[in-house]
Amino acid sequence: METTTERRRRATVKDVALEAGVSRGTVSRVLNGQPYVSDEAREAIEAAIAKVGFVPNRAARSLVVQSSQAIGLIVHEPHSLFVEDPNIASILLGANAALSEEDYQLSFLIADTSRDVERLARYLSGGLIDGVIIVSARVGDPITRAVRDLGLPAAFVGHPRDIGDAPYVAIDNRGAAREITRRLADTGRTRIGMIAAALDRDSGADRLAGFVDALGADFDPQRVESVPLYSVADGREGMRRLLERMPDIDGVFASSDAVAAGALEALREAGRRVPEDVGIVGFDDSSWALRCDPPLSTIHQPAGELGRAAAKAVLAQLRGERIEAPIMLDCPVVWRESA
Amino acid sequence: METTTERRRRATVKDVALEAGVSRGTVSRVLNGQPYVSDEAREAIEAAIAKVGFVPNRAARSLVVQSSQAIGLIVHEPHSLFVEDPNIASILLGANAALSEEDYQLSFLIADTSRDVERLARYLSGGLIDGVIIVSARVGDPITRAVRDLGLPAAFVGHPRDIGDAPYVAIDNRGAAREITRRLADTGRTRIGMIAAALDRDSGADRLAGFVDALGADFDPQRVESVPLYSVADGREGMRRLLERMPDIDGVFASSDAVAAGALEALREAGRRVPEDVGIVGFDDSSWALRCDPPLSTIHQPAGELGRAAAKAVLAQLRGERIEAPIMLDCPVVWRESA
DNA sequence: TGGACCGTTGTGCGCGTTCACAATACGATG
DNA sequence: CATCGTATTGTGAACGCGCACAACGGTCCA
Repeated sequence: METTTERRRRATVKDVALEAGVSRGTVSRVLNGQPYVSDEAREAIEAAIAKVGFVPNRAARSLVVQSSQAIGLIVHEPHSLFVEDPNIASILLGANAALSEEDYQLSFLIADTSRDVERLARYLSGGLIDGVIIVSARVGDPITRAVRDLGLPAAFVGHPRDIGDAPYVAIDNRGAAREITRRLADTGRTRIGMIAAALDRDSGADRLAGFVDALGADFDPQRVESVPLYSVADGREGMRRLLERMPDIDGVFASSDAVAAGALEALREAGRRVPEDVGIVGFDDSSWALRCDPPLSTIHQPAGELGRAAAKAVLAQLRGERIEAPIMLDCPVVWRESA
Repeated sequence: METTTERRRRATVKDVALEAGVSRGTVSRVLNGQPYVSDEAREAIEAAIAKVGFVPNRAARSLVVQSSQAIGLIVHEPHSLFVEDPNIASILLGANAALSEEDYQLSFLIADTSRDVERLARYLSGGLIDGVIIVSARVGDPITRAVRDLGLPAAFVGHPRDIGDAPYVAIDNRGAAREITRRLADTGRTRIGMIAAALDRDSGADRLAGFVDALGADFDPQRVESVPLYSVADGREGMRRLLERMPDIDGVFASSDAVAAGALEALREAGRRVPEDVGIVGFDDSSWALRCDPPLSTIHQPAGELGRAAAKAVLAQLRGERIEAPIMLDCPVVWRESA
């Protein structure tokens, strides 16, 4: 008795065929919903399947049809951020919903360490994944390269500059940033600064560009404090530095809600009232926005829809369709109390 | 030109063998690090692999070895909660780290709708997954049943009562709840209530049991307000009801940090100061704890370690080891400012 | 009665691996 | 020189499935 698992041999098509008194071919036909099967045979086979508890072996099926009915969602993100960012979970759920409708399985692949990246590349080339959705890739991301080399159908959430003509779904970060900054100005703020996070991402860079657009001639690099991540800690740090340089600041555009949450803490430390002394706006409309005190004015990012659209783009490619245009989604301003 | 993808034919073992001037068997041997292959042959094969860009086809490999080097992490959770709960992300990352060390791929499977559950069961029985980690299962969960029927190696995070002798990793929810409630009493609070969420989970039920333990003879069902989910919204609602019933309340044990965050909002609405008028403690030490104002006193739940330990338990089973005892992890009290 | 046609069914092959076994070469030992 | 063992290699089979093709029985029309 060495093995604890007595896992009985799995039933195969052959077993079903034997049980139903037909051939493997016929069983295969009912399995795949093909025509040319008599009602009699179909019923016998269905009964046999139930009786022997047959479940098709996906590996075998994959081997012959060269596909697996599973698509991967790749997030290449450091630990901390991943845990803090509620957008990712929403994207995940949106993608899952869309795939589920077409009976595809979502497999969530996370790349944390560089070792992960390597293993992931191997995994992807193993043929167990038909396509991928890539979230939050940076320019020069090794995963982007691996996916391209493999010729794997892919869709990006966001738009790193180096993905060539690969389909992507995104929002107009620049336009939205411009709009929300303008409204900050329109409500009377005159000394407006920005905490610009993640400039190595397209989203981060575009939000900064929108800020610059909005200020026009008034723009001055001194107004911008750059930090590496969309995180609370970086937001706090960025705000502290900004306060030092612009003690008379009366408006802040934080490039994400998490950053804004951190900035809010720094402002409180410094004894500034929000929104009376300083108005602040965020970006994402994530759960942070409502969690802050006061609730953040922000840009609504349709995270679930982004995931959903990306999934559909991958599915479309699998059907052989070609996707030319990027898919742009709306992201309205949500006006609350922080500015 | 019907197909857009010109995806060149993948190189196979045969191609490598041809290129290196050896047989498939020898190639397979170097691939799997087996002995009895000459240095000469090994070098030629390695060169050939690099040259033709060979990557083993996992489906084919799975078919013959009956395993896939992938293990699933299943979360059966409604939308909203999933997004709000930072513990899940930490568990995920912990599990990923442990699996990564043994070169296993983590596949995150989410079951949202009942249709998902059904598809998931099919997927699991498809043989593309060698084992599963199950998070936040309820008693009577159909996924638990499916996994047991399949005889799939599994490890649970938490301890639903109906998993038989399946291995699980958990913390002592009851003991921790008892301890933190006692300290609430020890700091002078006398009219202590509890917002008990998720009583259909072992964790929820155990936390309530710990509360009852701590109060001893003082316990009275009137002190407990039960809500369905570990969510902010339910916390708010529960606190409102509790305030109505115990207007003189001066201490609250919320059964999770998210619940505490909601309770905090309700207390603020009602004009109670924390911790002066009412002391409140949570459970989890999730990112909510520090995000609240004031920061929450709570129980530190080692989420990453839970994931890591569960992964190791699955791996051990795959090696044929038997896991008898449940794996219990420490969860110290973290004393902050909310009580 | 012969052939064409249609719905239905069975059979062999191949997908890309691994594994067990047989086969070879070579040196050491009797 | 025959024999044995050891290191290395090649060769079929098998994993479970889908697909192409051939084959069958029947109906219909000429």
